[in-house]
Amino acid sequence: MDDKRKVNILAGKGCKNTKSREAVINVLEAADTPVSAEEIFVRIIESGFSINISTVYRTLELLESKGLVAKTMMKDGRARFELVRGEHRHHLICTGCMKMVPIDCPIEALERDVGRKTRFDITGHKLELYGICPECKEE
Amino acid sequence: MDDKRKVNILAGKGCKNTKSREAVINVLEAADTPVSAEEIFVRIIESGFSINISTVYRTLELLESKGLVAKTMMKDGRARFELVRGEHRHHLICTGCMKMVPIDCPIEALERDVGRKTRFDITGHKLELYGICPECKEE
DNA sequence: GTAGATGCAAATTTTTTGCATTTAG
DNA sequence: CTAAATGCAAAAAATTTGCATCTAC
Repeated sequence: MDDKRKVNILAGKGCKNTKSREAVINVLEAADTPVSAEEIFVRIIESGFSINISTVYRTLELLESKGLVAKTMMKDGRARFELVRGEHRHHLICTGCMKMVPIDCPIEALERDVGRKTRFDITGHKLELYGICPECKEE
Repeated sequence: MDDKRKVNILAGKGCKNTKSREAVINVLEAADTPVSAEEIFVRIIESGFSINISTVYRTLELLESKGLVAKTMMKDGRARFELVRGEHRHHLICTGCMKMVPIDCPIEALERDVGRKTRFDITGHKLELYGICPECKEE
């Protein structure tokens, strides 16, 4: 079980294994695109659990600090969160409705090159394409 | 003069040519990496001009809606703005201090491919690498 | 003269924090 | 039992908005 694994990673890092954290991780596991803190909160409440929005934020912050979750800021001013899985993901984002579609990453090679030129230690990258999705096109 | 051109584009779209807008455009012209609304505001004030922060936001919103400015959200929760120039720019961003270094774009070809697969109308993309800059490495 | 732009203050929205209380290990 | 986690309410920070006033055209 993947969520079990995540919880164990937390335990291994001196973090307690609570129902709230399990609930947040479950939502992240079930989501196939990045979700906002509010969305996570609502999905947990809808599943019959009780949780506070600040617990959601604190859990996400913890998971990000442990490298288990990636945070991205969107143009609408809200952050989105996604589990860091084996291979990372990039997204095609509809500028009409913010819907996200996963796409493959084409730019592993570039990192080494840029790192050499700029003397940065490259730790990651983000690639996003923007466009109008078929549904928004019809409107 | 480039800023003159921008102002004229505004005029051509039924927008008035004011000192505030000129000041915002001047700051954007002078910046070689994306800047926050607050930074724009401060630079205008420091240059001896008087302007209100909401005028800065309104001007940026206007410029973005006319396609003259690109807005990007950063992980620190603040948006950054940059003039849309002939060729677009991508950035290498230090996760320590948020410093940005321009890099070339390697992914024009990808857009067509993704567009065909997803039936989105691709309107643009964003590529960012993250890392630790030489200065932050020393600390 | 008039539509559009600005300043100001207040409202919104998202995220963070302090502190008293609860709970996992 | 104790450090860590949570809930709640309040604070912060970025951005937006309503409205009276001002200004470019």
